[in-house]
Amino acid sequence: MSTSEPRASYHHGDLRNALLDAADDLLSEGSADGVALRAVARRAGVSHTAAYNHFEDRTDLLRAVALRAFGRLQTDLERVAADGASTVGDIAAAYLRYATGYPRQFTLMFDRALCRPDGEEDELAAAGDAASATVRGFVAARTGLSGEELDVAALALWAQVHGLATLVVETPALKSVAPEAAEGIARALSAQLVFGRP
Amino acid sequence: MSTSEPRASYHHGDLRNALLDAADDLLSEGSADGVALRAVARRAGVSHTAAYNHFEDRTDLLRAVALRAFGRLQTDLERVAADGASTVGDIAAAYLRYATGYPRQFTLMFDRALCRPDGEEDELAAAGDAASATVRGFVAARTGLSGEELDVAALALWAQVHGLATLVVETPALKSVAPEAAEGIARALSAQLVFGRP
DNA sequence: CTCCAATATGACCAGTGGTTACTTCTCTCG
DNA sequence: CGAGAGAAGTAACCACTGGTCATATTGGAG
Repeated sequence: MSTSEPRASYHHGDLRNALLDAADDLLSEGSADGVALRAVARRAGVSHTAAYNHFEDRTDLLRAVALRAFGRLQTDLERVAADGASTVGDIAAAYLRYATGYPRQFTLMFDRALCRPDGEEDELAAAGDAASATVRGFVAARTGLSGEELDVAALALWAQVHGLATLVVETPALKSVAPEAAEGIARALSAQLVFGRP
Repeated sequence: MSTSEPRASYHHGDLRNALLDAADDLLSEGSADGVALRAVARRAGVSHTAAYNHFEDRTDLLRAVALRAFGRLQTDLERVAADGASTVGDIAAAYLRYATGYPRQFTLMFDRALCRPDGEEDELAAAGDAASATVRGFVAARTGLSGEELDVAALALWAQVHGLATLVVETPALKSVAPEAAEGIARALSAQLVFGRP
């Protein structure tokens, strides 16, 4: 995925994507704060100032990486939702699979520091809303709930699955569970949810 | 909480705690990566190298801050657990209250980067286990479950509450909910849990 | 009272995010 | 076709960070 041949011409051609790829690779390889803007540029075979032609900021770069990652999660979730036979356990498992498959990207996606300040329109927030809406639609289709009952049920599911994912990804106690096991746990946990008011 | 009088003597007396206080303050004031070791030392009125007499590392310092924060959460949870009349909703609300009250400390507590590498004994992991055990004991006492059923039920609750907390603290979509509202949501969500196999 | 170990210091290093002034190229338009 | 404007690159510089080293200060044990 990373292109490292020394390019022939002065101009790169598609530096923006090359930088995103490089950042993604570095993220997969090492720690999140190892993704230095300069290291990314170096890996793309370019001086670090070149990056500023495509991103405002290091934060802006990371935000773009997170956005891409959100897109991948979104398509995963939508694939599950599109299958009419899929269950709540299935979507929970898909979420977990993504988180354990791309742990650093997952944490990056929910890094508060990447949000745009103040009330500016935030692509990351929009991506989060889209994912949330997918889960919500899924719950609506399977349970027939609507209105506030649906809100509570969908948030209950999302929170549980997201919580399990972050615990598995971040916490030593749960970090050792194998990815497949994590999916199984996700199914078991979501089975503990009852949708609709008790 | 932060002591800033220029000290009279060469030796500080209780620099370790002063550094922890300073770091905690900086954490409360600004972004997490603004907690530079040098900035902490500066605030404590000491040269940055002095900090290395009390902490191995910047990571070690942050780990100690996180450990302290874990201790506070633990006492909060235990207070709730000690009250025999408290419900699952109560402990969920307490967890949420802590997370919204000390958001940056909360994220720091679950920062993977702070874990000791490899299989070294990790105080942070132990603190996490202690919190988890408290929740587990709480669920056992209220539901009478045990064994694997208890494991699943306790993890279901913890994951849900933890997930809601991280979403509220990190996600733009939910960041705007007022802390009190968040506690209410926590109660509503935990009411969607049924303990024991369906 | 003396000496030692703990504690604090300043000088230094490599690496980072970011800005500025400058160069190189591509591509549009007369 | 062949300027020349503007996009896309570069190198030099800044303030800052984490970290190490040799050195200075000091409280307290003997």
